[in-house]
Order: sequence, then structure tokens, then C-alpha cells
Amino acid sequence: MLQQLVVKTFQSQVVNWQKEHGRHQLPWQQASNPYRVLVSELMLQQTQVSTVIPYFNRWMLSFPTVEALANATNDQVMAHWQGLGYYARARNLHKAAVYISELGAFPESLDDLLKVPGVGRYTAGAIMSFAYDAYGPIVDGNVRRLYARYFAISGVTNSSAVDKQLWALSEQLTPTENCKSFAQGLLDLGATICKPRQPLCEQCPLALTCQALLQNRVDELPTPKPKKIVPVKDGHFIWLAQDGQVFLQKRPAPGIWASLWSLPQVAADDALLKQATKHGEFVHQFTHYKLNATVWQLDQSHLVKLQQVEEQQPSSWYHKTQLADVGLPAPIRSFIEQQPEFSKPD
DNA sequence: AAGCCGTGGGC
DNA sequence: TGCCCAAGGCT
Repeated sequence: MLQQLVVKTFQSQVVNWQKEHGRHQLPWQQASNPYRVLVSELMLQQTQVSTVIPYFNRWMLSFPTVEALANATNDQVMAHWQGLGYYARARNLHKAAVYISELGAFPESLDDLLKVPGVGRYTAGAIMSFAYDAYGPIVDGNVRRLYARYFAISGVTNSSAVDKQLWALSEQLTPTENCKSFAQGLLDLGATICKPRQPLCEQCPLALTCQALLQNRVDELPTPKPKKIVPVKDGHFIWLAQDGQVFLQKRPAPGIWASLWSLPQVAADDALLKQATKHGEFVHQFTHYKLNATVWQLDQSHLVKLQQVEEQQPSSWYHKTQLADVGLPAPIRSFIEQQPEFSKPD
């Protein structure tokens, strides 16, 4: 257990610093309400603030309320998430809107928030803090780094043992007053001061009591994650296009790019490939594997067979003017737009 | 419990 | 360039 004075001092240093030096102009901090906080937190999962901002603003213009989102189609939702990645977040956010809409009221407790699709322990704490200015412990990448340094905690911070320790610290350090400023202060400190590389310790309000700094171990904490070798996979995609239209299939869930529309993908030993000619190729780097993609050209006589490739998956022709209406995987959209007949200017 | 799930920023 | 990392959740 931490001493009460230690806790109070830590809280006031974070809160006072946030009010003076923290971020106050982020889009989701303006006209704040629980729905805007929910959308921003889902978008911000594993995604940088600068990347999220334009997505958040477009999202709010199209889906300004929980009800508006609940009434949207899956394709409308995926089109707005297109390019942001981790598309399960979009499907979960849509589910969350339906769930909350049917509930009739936005959940207001940690336990109730944890029942919302896509809301885990971090996001529940963030919503409590930002939407209600209420007690809501958070442990995200910023907090892991900051606490690992401040308390000089060794070990990979998302390992189960250290994770448990960090949450226990978070529950003790999180205040019941100035909750919003405290949570925002932790995130702002992590993003702007206690950065992964070259932290600005001389500007840090916690420097005098930071154990990593006192022990001269800032550069070795937090403990780096072990590197993993990323496998290489081959992918085979079908190019079937005519008159400014391209044949796409909606990808199944679960799996990579679920609910997005893609060039149809077939297995390496698919008989269709024997009748195809090579049309192009691209490489795409995921977090967990590298994709070497080959795009094979077919003609319309193979359309019936192609529609059977993925059992029961919707497929359709899309004119280049319709490609903005649905979500496409970033490299697939990029590939299509590189084809002369699908280049941007009509 | 460890693997899956995207994409882009920044150095 | 290649590599680490990002307001994680789900299974």
C-alpha cells in the first residue's frame, strides 16, 4: 500500500501540471459528452491522436448521436473507419451504439461500462474519468511507461505479473476528485514528457521523486518487449474489372479485414489461378506478419466460380465512384487506385 | 495466456 | 531502411 501523503502529492502534481501544461483543445474535449468520449476512446485504442482527429471529426458529422450510429448500416460504419485499422473496433462501436440505444441510458458505472462491446478495463476507466469526472483508474501504454519509470518497475509491462501490479497502483493513485484532469494528465505526461525515447525529465513535475530518474535507469525502463519474428504469408487476389467497375467481396468475420470489401482472395492451390494471368503484386506489412500479395486477372467467364469462392460471402461490382461508400483494406484501395482506369480524377 | 487484429508516425 | 510504438480488446 502506498502512503496517503505519497498518493495525494502524486495526484496534485499530475492535476496541477495538466491544468497548466496539458492538452485542452482535442476535438473530443470540446462539447464533451459520454458518446463523444466513447467514440474517441475506441478510435484511440492503439492509434495516435494525430491519426484519429480527422476520423473523429468526420464520424461526428455523420453519426452525431448514439441513435444515429445505431441506425447506420455496417457498410456506412466501415466506410468511416476505413484506413484506421483494427476494424473489430468499428464493429464493436456499432454494436455498442445498438446496445446503449436499447438500454435507454448511457452506462454510468465501471461494471456497466465493461458490458459494452469494445470497452475493456482501460476504456471503462477512461469513460468514467472523461465523461463523468468520476473515479476511473486507467492503465494504457502511457501509464505503463510512466509508472514503470516512476516506481522503477522492471519486467515487460504487459506481462500478467507486472500488469497486475500496475493496475493495483492505478487503483490506489487514482483520485475521486479532479478525476478528468488526473486521467488526462497521465496521458498528456506520457505523450509529451515521459515519452518512449528521449523523455523530457527536466520538464517533468514528478522528476524529484521519479525512481528511474533517481537511479539513472530512465533509458532502461520500461523493460523492452521481446522481439518476435514476423512470418511471411502469400496472398492471391483476383482482378476482375470492366467499364470502370471492379468485382469485390465482403470479407468474413472473424479474420483479417473482416467486414471490409476486398478483391476476392483465393487459396494458393485454387483451380481458378490456372486460368488467370498475373496482373500485379504488392507487399503489405502487418504487425504480426508480412503479406506478399499477387493479383491475378480473370475475365467475366469465371464470375460464377468466383462467387462460390467464399461460401455465402456477399459480392458485388463497384464503380469507382462508389468505392467511397464502403470500407476497403488500405493496401487494396491503394492497389485499385493505382490502376489507370480507377485513378482518382473521373 | 498468448496470439490475433491495421495502419501510420517518427526516428 | 527497419523497427518501435500508439488513450487495447477479445478469444
